[in-house]
Order: sequence, then structure tokens, then C-alpha cells
Amino acid sequence: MSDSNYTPAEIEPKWRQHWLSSGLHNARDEDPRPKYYCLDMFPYPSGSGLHVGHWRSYVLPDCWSRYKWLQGYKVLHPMGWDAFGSPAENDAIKKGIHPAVGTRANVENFKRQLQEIGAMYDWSREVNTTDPEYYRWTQWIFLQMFRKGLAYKAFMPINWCPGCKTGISNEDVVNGRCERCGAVVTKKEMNQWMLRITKYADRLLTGLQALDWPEKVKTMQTNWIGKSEGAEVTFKAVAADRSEHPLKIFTTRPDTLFGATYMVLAPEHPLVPALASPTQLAQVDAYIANARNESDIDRTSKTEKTGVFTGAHAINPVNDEQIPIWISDYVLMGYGTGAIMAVPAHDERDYEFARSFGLEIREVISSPAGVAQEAFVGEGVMINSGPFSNRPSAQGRREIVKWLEDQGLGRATIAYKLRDWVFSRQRYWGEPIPIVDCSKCGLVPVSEEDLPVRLPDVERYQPTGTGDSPLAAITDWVNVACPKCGGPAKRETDTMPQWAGSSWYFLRYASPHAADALITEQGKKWLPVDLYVGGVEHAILHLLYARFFTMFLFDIGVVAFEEPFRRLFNQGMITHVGTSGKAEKMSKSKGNVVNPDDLVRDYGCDSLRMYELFVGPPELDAEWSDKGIEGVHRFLKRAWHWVVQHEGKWASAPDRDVLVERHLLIKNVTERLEAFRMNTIVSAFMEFINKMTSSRHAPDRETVEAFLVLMAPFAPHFAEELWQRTGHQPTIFGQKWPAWDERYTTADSVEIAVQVNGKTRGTIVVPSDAGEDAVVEAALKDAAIHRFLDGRHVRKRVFVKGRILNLIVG
RNA sequence: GCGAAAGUGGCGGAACUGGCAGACGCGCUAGACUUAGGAUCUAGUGGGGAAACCCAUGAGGGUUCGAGUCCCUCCUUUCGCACCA
Repeated sequence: MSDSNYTPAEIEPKWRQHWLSSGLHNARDEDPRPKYYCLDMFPYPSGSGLHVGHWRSYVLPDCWSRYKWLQGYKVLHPMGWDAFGSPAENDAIKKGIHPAVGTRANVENFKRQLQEIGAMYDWSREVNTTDPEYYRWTQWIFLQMFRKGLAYKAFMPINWCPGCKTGISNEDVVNGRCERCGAVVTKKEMNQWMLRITKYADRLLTGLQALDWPEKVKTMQTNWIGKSEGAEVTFKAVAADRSEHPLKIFTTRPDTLFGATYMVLAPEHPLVPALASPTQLAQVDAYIANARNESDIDRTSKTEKTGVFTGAHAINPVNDEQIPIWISDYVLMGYGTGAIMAVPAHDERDYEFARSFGLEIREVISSPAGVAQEAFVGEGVMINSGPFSNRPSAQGRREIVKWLEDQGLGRATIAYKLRDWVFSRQRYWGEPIPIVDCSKCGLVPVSEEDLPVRLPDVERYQPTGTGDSPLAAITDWVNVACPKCGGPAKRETDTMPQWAGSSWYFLRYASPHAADALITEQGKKWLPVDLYVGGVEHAILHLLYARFFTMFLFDIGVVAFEEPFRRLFNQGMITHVGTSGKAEKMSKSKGNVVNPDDLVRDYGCDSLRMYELFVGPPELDAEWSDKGIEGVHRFLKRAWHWVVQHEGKWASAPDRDVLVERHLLIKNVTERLEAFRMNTIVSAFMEFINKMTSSRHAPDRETVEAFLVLMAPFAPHFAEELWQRTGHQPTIFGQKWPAWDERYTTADSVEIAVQVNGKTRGTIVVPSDAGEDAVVEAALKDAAIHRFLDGRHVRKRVFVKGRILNLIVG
């Protein structure tokens, strides 16, 4: 009979339609069960569609959501679109397709493909960052930050991407290149909107501790925030013209203060013009001009330190010593105070610089090998340090800071690597920044009732490259009455970065249609996110920004928690051999993309789902194998036949062996799900079916039902169809996750390995509960084992119940 | 350079707190059924050896009755960080 065959092409669309129309996956606010919020990182809907690598990231959380569902939670598992961004804008430039139009088409395609996964997304909660009803709240958040002084405009040198022709944030720069387009990032002085994320540095750091996140991600964020405890010390700088200027430096080693033999300012340091002596001015100017034009890559890839003497000197507050002030690009303006005291004896960089320029190296921490060859950066006993000599450096550090504080020359302080977030983009396809610049009132926020500030249509989407956004050319949009005084004013024409919309989208899913609030009281009950699944590539950018936004929204009372994502799981990517000949991340340009649509057509969605899980441990990268899917497809066919074949002919009572297999399967699947070891769960299912199909016992109904419920998160269509065929009403997702009974998870008898002097010489089958004496007795009777004893005396025996017996002889 | 993770058959990968290494799957080899099969089923499949056995988890040591697993020294790969004072 044809309908006894496994035909995914028929059953899968049918059940998807059924689930969709019955609203099975919709999260209901009024549902009394406990909530579980499982979130996938929402995609950028690119024109090339999903490949099997994307699939992997969506299958895992879907599987987990369905498991939680069967465990009795009301599950929120939403999906949406991070749809602002340059590819849509580039299409607009190239093909003349309006970004909104192109984005809409891409979303349609993505949505179709995602639905083919059979994922239980609640499409009634779909969000799109480019929807004005969505971005009005992105703008609203910006306004709240503006009111609290967290959004400010500043003229300063920032990272400029010549590829994207826009300013970008520090986080957007990866190894000196633009995270988005790969161009080498340069510097540009611009008037920029900034977000004061540094105000949250300490909370962003300490908040990490309680999170159930991969250590790797926590470490990356910790490094990014880069907290250092130290001291700020004020030196007196004396210019060549005898003018005096306080010069503040930051150091983590105030205990080495007596070893400071020169000072270094960053080329951008504001004191440089005042300090440079006339004789040195030309050299100083040349050095600064050069530094300004250099990219970070140029700057950090130098083999030797460079620098120039200013002609000025500084007075060391601890010993009144006069030391030269230099300028070098190894000191960064953005960190600490942009100036350092150089202690070459105890700092590798200072050591290198001192060597290059013949500056004094003075040892002030006693080091075993001296400092003739290299800097000593460890702790030790202080020497050559006046009244502070002969102390351990850690103690001296505290005493010197105390002394500086008493003298009003310094204080203990903390420095962070984290910088404020450059939030302006000179691009079209983003959220307009809702600020109006009035010549009379200054920067005035658009009033909240006037949100959203809609993105107007333009004719030219090209980034201008001049530092102005394409919006600047739309004069009838730009010119507006000041919200405060009604006088003539201009709109801000920069847009927000793509990270803006993704920094809070997880909140909007909880009440996506609320018109008068970012989130409703009812919606708040879904939050925070219980499990967040996505790639490790967002370890810093998105995850740091989202935490910052959430903390801010907590501070102004919008949400009741500071950390949005309790648990984070980074799944590995799929690699595949492409034109380069080696396995790489899938991408169109590498020619190694595998399209899931073909696989769904040939094998069915459930086969692809299970293969995506079977391919390897979810947290590791996995190489795609075109043949691999056939294994799970065969398994599904065999499992299908096993169920259909026994339908209506169930064993009236379970055979003991079948019972054990059932309980073992429940235990294995459940425990391995909890540990996110989905790949071994698929193996467990295969083993189960292998045993069942080779068993002479027919299964009982309860065993088959348990099998189907366990399979439901993995192969939902398969499970739902067979659920119905075995005489149930849909849906199987109304069932309860089965429980196992430890009494039935051990077989009656067990095979034990018998070793002689540590080498396995045979196996014997004994009752599971057999004790040492019984096993030894059985082993000695076994001919194969007996041979190895060779008549020698058993001197010692090691017995592990149910596992092994080791006989030591001779 | 610093830090983290990893290294197991032809391939992807199993192996719970030290206990029969290679589960499960791909591939491969035979055979069965077939007009045919890239369908399905059965058997086999780490290496060496005729066999008894021996050798095998990146390399080398160590601890232990017993090590893929623990300890030490290296090697390789991947990923972070990298003038942050």
C-alpha cells in the first residue's frame, strides 16, 4: 500500500499547514503554564537566502523549544528581521530597487525557508527593525538616553570606514578592518552622536559573573571592557618657554614611580602644542601629521617604536627630578589620560622605546636577572625609591598612592578600555536620529508624539563620503520647525547603526503590537530571555550593546531586570569545501553553499533537521557531508516501517527487553537534551530502532507512543503523522514528555570484561547484580580465561560491578 | 608573545565521575532480491599476522591492577587578545 511508505513530501506540508492554521506555535499571554522564552538571533534577510549552515542555528533552538513545550511550558519562540543595513542599500544603489522593496522580497524568501524547517515560530509576533512602528521605539529609547545625558554629540577623531563611507564604532573595527566590509579603517574628525556606554562599564563587567554563558564570550567581553586598577598622578610639565602645565598620567604601577625616566604623550594629546619647543616644532608637527593619517594597522604593525622629543620636561612629584617629555604613537589618546610616565626598567614597551632613543633605564624593583637585557615586569622588592625602598612592591604601591593623595598629586583610579559608542552613520538605510538642530535652542529632541521620524524617500542612496548622510540632500525633510521655539531648524541627517534595532528587539516580541508602550505589563511576564542561541560572532558587538540597552531600560523602569539573556548558547557553524579546496564557512563568494531547498525536496525537512543535529556536537563547527543525510533518512524510513508494521498489533504487555530499551531511550534522550548533546541523541534513536527491528518481540503501544513523543522535537512532522496513524487526535505536542523509571534502565544480565594482568582476555555474561565472588567463579570456569591464568596464583583481583574484573596473577 | 579550545579508523564522530577504544552514521567489500539499481536486505569493515597473538586515541615520559580520560615535557590546528601604560 502506498500510504504505508514514508513520504515526507506529502506529510510535511500538510502538518505545517495544520500547525500554522491552528495557531499551535503562538505564545498566549493568558496561558497559565510557566513561561519559557527561547530566542534565536534574528537574521539579516540577505538576498541569497538560507543555506544549510543557517539551518543548523535554527534547528537547535526549535528542537529545544519543542522539548520545553512537551515538558509543559508555554513557550515563546519568535522570529523577526534585522533588516536595516548596507546590503539592501547597496542593491538600491546598483539596481535602483528601493531598500524597503528589496528587503520585503528577501523577508518573504527567508520566511518561506524558515517555515520549511518546520520551526515553531510564533509568526504573530514577527518584528522588523525597518518597520516605522518598530523603529519609533528605537528612536524613543534614543530620546530617553538623550534626556539622561547618555546620548551626546561630540567632535572628535573616530574610526572611518572608507568602504562603507561612514563613521563606525570601535566595536565595528576588527583587527583594524571594518567588520562589515573588510576595508582598512582610517581616522576622521567628525561631529558624531555618541552613547555613553562607558558609564555602564562596571555594571557590564560585574553583570557577566552571574550569567550562564560560554566562558569564552564572558572572557571576550571582559577583555573588551578592559578594567585596570591604578592611579592617576599629576606631573608638572614645563614647556621650553617656562610655562607650567599640570600633566596627568595613568599608571597601574605607581610603585615604579621612582623609575620614571621620561614621559610620553599621545600624538593627539591636547597639551602637545603648548609644550613643543620652537626648535622641535617642525619635527613634532610632522610626527603628528603622520600619525593622524595612519590606520591602526599601520600604527600597530611597526617593527620599531617611533617618537619625537617635545623639548619640554616634566617634574616627577616624588623626587622632583626633571625628565624629558616625548611624543609617541605607542601611547593612545583614548585610554587613561593619553599620557604616561615611562618606566623602561619595568615595562616592555617603555624598555623598547628607551633602547631606541638612548633613554635611561633605572631599576626600581629588584629583579633576579637585572634589567640589562629586558624589562622586569613582575612584583618584587622596591629599590632606589627614596623613603619607599625595601618594601614589597604591592605594599609600596598602596603607600605611594596614599602619599600622592595626601599631597593632592594623585589618586587611586580605574581605567577602562571600553570607549563610548559612536552611534552616527552617514548612510541612508537606518533609523533617523530624532533630533533637531535649532540655531537658537541647540539640539532639541523631537517630541515623543511625533515619533516615528520616518525615513524619507531619496533619489540617491549613495553614501556621499563627505561626512554627510544622503538624507542631507532632502531639504524639505531636513528643514523643519524647532519643536521648542518653532523657529527654523534642521533635522539630524545621520542615521543609527544597524546595531540599534537589534539591541532591544527581544523585548518587543513580548508585546509586538503595543501602540502606546515599548512593552506592556502583560508582555513583561515573558521576560527575560531564558535561552539565547546564536553564533559566537556576536560575542562583543550585539551582546554588549543589547546588555547596555537593557541596563538603561532597567534604570528608567521599562524592564525589571538588568541582564536580558540568562543563558547563551553558541552553536558552531557549518563548513564546506568550496573553490579554495579547503573547508570554510559557507558563503556565496566561496562557492561552497549548500541549498537546503533541494535537500528538503529530496529527503524531507525532518531528515535534514535530524542530520543537522547528527553532524556533530552543536557547539563545534562541523563539516558538511553531502552523503551524510542519507543515513538519517534511512533511519526515518526504518523507524516509520517499524511503527506502521505493528500498528494495531501491539503486544499486550511489554517484553522485559523492550521495556528496558524504552526506559533507556527516555533517559538517554532527556539527559542528553539537557546537556545539548543532540548528535548523540540521534545515535540513541538509531540504536533503539536497530534493536527493535532485530528483536523478535513486537512492541507494546506505550513503547511506540513514548518513542514518537521523544522524536517529536527532532522530526516533528514524522512524529505528528505517526501519532495520528496510531489512532490519536492531533496534536502530539499536547502530550507530556515521558519519564523513565530507573528500575527499568538496566537489563537482567550484563556482559563483563575479564582481564588478566590488565589485558582483556574474554567476556562473560552474568546477572546484572552479580557480586564479586560470583563473577570470579564464573570467570575461572571460562575456558578462554582459564588458559591465561596458566595455573598461576591469583594474587589480587579488582572488580567493578557490571563493568570489569581484573585478575592479577604471578 | 599571552589566553582558551581541540588533536581518536578512509571520513563525521562515540566513550557517563579512569574500567572491553572506535557506539551511531557515511564510505567501502562481499552476498541476496532484482530487467536494472544510485532502492532494499544480510554479513564484514582500525592496523599487522596463516594463527595464537601483537600494535593502536598528535609525540615522549609518569601515576595506576587498569589511561583517549589524571600529571609532566613537547608538537600541530583553530579561535580569542595583542602597544590599553
